[in-house]
Amino acid sequence: MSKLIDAQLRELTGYTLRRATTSVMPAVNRVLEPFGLRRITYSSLVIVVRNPGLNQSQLADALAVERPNLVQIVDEMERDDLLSRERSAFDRRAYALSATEKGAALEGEATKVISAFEAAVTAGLSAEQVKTLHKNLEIIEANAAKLEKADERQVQTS
Amino acid sequence: MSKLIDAQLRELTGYTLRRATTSVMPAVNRVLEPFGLRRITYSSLVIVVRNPGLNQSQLADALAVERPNLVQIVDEMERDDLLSRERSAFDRRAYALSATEKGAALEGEATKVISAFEAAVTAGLSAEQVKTLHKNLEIIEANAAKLEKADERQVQTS
DNA sequence: TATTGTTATACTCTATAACTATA
DNA sequence: TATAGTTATAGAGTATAACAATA
Repeated sequence: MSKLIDAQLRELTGYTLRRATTSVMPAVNRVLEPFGLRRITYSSLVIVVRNPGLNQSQLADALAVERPNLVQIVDEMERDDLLSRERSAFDRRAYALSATEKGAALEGEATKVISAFEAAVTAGLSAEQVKTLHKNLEIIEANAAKLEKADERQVQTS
Repeated sequence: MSKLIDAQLRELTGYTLRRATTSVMPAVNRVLEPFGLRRITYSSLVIVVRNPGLNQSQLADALAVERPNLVQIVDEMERDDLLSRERSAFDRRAYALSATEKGAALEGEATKVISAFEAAVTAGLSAEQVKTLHKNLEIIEANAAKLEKADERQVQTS
C-alpha cells in the first residue's frame, strides 16, 4: 500500500536519492559505532591515512564540510588519539594532519567491516552495476553543484 | 586534486550516495523556495493531492517521517491554506487530510518546475539510465532497511 | 588583502518519551 | 491494550559571520 502512495515521487531522482540515503546512513552509523567512529570521522581517517600532512582546509574541502564544522571533528579525533595536529613547517597558520598508529590501525579494522557492509547493502547488484551507479551518482552530484553555482551567480548579480 | 583525495571513499556506496544527496538537496530547496515550499512540504502535497482522505500516520509512513515531526509540517501547510484537516467520520482520533484548491494549484505549478529541474540534474543520462538508477537506489534502500531491522532484533534479544 | 584555524551561533532534520482522546 | 495525534526535547548535521595569527 504505502509503496504505491509515493509512486509519483519515486520518479524523482531527488526523492529516491533522499530515501536511499536516509535508509543507508543509520546503518553505516551502526557499523562504525563499535569502533567509536561516526561517518565523518571514519571518512576523515581514511583520507588522512592516505594523505598524511594535509591541512584542515584541504580535508574540509575534500569532504565537502565547512571549515568551522571540521574543527570539532578533528578535536574529537585528536582527543581519541587517532590523529595529530602539527604546525606546518611551510605555513605556520596551518596544521599538518597525520594519523597516529592507533588511528591507522583502527582505520584498517573499520574498513574491513565497511567493505562487508558495502557488499550487504549492494546485494542483488553486480560489481559493474555498482560501478555504474557510483558513476551516475557522481554525474548527478556535479550537475547539481553546477546548478547551485549558477544560482549563486544569479543572486549576486541581481 | 581534491577529486583524487577521496578516491578510496568514492568506492563506497554510502559515501557516494551521501555526496550526491548533499549536492542535490540545496538545489531542490532553491527550486521550491519561490513557491513557499520545502522538500518535505512539496512531497506531502504531492501525496495528499493524489491520496485525498489519508491520515497523518499514513502520510508519515509513506514519507518515512516520524509522526511527531509530521505535526509541524501539516501545521505549516494548513496555516498556508494548502491542505485541511478534517476529523475522520470512521475514526474520530484521526484527521482526513485533503488539499485545498490553492494547494492543488500550487502542487501543479511546483511539479512543472521540479520536472525541469529533474531534467537538468540528470543531464547526461538517458531516460533508461535514470530509470535503472532509481531501481538500484530502491534496492539499496531496501537492503539497508533489512539490515537495520535485523540489527534491531539483535539488540532486543541480547 | 587573503587565508588558516577558531568561536559562537542558528537553523534544519531526525529521533524518542510521554501525554490525551479515542478505539 | 493499542492507535492517532500531539508536546517537549535532544542530538546530529549544516551554514554563516567574525576574530587572531600568519601569509
